[in-house]
Amino acid sequence: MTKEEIVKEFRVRELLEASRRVIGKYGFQGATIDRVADEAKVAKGTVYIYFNNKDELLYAAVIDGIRTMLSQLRQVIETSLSALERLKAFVREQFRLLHSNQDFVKALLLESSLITAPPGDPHADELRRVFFSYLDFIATVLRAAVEAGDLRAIDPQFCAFMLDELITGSLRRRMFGLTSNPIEEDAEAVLELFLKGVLA
Amino acid sequence: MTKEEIVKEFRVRELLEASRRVIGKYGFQGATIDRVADEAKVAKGTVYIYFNNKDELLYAAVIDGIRTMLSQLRQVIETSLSALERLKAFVREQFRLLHSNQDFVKALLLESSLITAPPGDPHADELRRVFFSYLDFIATVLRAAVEAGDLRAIDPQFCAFMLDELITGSLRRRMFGLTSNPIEEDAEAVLELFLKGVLA
Amino acid sequence: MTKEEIVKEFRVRELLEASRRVIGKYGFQGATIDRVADEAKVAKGTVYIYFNNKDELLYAAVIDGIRTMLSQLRQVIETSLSALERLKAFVREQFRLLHSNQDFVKALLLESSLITAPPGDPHADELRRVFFSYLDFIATVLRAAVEAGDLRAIDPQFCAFMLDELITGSLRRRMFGLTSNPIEEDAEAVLELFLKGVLA
Amino acid sequence: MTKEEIVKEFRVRELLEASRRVIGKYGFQGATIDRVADEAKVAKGTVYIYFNNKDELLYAAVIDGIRTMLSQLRQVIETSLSALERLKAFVREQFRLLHSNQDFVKALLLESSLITAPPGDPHADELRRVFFSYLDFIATVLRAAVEAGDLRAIDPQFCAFMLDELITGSLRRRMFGLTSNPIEEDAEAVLELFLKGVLA
DNA sequence: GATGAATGAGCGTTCATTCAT
DNA sequence: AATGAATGAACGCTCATTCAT
Repeated sequence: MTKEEIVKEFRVRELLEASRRVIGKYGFQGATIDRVADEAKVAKGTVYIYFNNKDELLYAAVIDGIRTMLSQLRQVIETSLSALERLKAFVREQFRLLHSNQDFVKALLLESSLITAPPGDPHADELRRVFFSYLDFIATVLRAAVEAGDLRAIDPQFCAFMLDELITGSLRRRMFGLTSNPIEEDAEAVLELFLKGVLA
Repeated sequence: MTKEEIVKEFRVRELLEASRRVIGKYGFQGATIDRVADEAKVAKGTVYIYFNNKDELLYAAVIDGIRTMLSQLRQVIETSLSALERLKAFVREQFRLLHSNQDFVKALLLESSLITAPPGDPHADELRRVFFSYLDFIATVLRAAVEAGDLRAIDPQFCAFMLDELITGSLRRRMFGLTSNPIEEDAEAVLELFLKGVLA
Repeated sequence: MTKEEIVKEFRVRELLEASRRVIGKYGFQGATIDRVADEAKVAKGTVYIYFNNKDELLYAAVIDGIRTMLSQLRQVIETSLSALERLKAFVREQFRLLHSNQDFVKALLLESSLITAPPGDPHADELRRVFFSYLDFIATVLRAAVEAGDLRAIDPQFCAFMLDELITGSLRRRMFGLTSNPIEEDAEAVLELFLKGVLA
Repeated sequence: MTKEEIVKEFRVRELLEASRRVIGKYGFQGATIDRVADEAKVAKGTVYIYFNNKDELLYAAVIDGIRTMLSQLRQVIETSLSALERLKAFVREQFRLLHSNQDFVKALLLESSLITAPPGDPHADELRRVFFSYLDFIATVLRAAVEAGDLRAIDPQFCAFMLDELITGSLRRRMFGLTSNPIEEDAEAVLELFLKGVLA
């Protein structure tokens, strides 16, 4: 890797991180090029050397952010536990991760619009791909647990999505001020609901 | 009601509906006064005869949209069924309602940010109130079912929120193109997951 | 005079008075057709039945206001006093008049721009004519005093203008908060300065 | 001073001068950002690089314009003449100065409203401060002349204001087309009136 | 490559004026 | 004649994007 490439990579990472901090502070709406450049301690024009336009920058920042969280997730989970235990570990870890990336995730949860740009838009497509790989990750764990006989014969894809919704949903609930429990309790509550349902 | 009042109400409704169509097409961010005026086939200035500013218009459009759906919900559900049956009816009906309001609901689902505007903002507060009354509606049904012995001793508030997340979540899933089942099947799948969980 | 003419005259006067009240409350800038119509308890469109446009209305209001004050002035002054006494009476009366028409006059003093619209503009021309007739009024008194030997051989036109400036100037001074004396004292101070100058 | 600072100062001056030209042409009311930008041959957005908003720009233009005239005044006057001679020199110089800044001063004379914005507004407060420092300047000369025994025991503050009114007043008179004398004659006429009054 | 001044399209909002009723 | 809803030009301001240095 040439010296220029190293500088370039450094700048890109810097800009992506700055973008996420800005998104965390001001939301997607408030994420202006000016603020990102400021946060990255770079001139406004510099941003356009590394990214073609604002959209590209913000999508990249989001995708990169999710990718990073995802790889952290994998590291924690890919142990030699049973599938059911891995599922529980996933939920608990995901709660912690999302909680620790608070501001940025908060913005993500509030403006999922990013995810639904018209299919065909290359940025949105990549974002979807990342999200789907995350879902696959959950689905795989679920499938293993089904095969191990721990879970009923459910649709792993569907349940993976629903599990994610329960997790992010309980974070949204927290944001609305509807609870102030320690997150660990939320994690357990989500797990219990997901595993046992509500029937008597 | 005088003739002027009728015209006024007509225009207001027209503008609210136009707003919802625009929100459906372009999202909240893309909802400009120009577009709403165009959609309502009215001059830009006319909007300001009926609404003090953009915020008021858009919030009114959203709140009115939600209120309408909510009252339709209540009409369908408030029968003499058992609590558990009412719960099932609610889920099925909610799926149908949300599905039929497609574009607008789609935008709503994607930008929960509306709901998290700084508490104190009167519009956001009213929006929250409407949303909470919807949650209460679900929680009440759940509580009744618990008291009837049909459900375990769960936290009705928490489970109401989670049930809503499962419903809206499975619509989001549909938006991602992750399924093309008839919605009725989604409704049943959500119900089953919510009621029985995934454990074997 | 037909009945319609009476109504018309009534409406016109009403609108002129309302305009002056609005100008007094909000200044020229803040004098909108909406506010005038409100103040006159008339619909906005009605204003355009009696006046071709905003400019015409406001000019008419100002001119009429000045004319009224002027005729009040004349009534008080046109007595059988000596020229010098009439001059003093004029200054004292003018102070009282302007002070009692406070808000409207205040606005006039602050935005004399009205008076300097491009010569040729018929409204501005009429306004100037009224103003000049006021100056003539003063100049005539001055000329009489000169002829009576009470004043030096001054230029009556010039001194009339200057006397008016001293009077309105000391009201401006009051508006800046530079004095809070009773106006009567200001009147005497202006008179003394105008009559005797400042030389030892 | 770096090169950028020079350019910046240049632009700022350019914009202030353009503002004054626009004010001169169209009055304060007619001074729009568009016109100033046009006059300065700059895009609308550029104005906002150097000034936070319209108010700031226009106030700065006015205050700067007055300050410049004031410092020119001081330079000319602060000689070793007697107080009375300084007073005369001031009047003559002020006439010349105001006359040479024609259009802008014209606008100023016509819209004293600027000076009466609600106390508390920082811009208006500064403008008032500049104006008051101008009045103080005159008052000081007057006081010295009183102490030197050249003038009667007058109120210097009051007479300073009145003298200013006589000067600006005679320029207003000129604007009305009431005279076409050389300004020098006006200066002498004002001086004579102010010093000796009109009494025989 | 890096800068940041400059641009100008676009936004929300106001308000004089028109016109169908 | 009287109304007031409707219009649309114009304004102040923001911000993504460009480009000369």
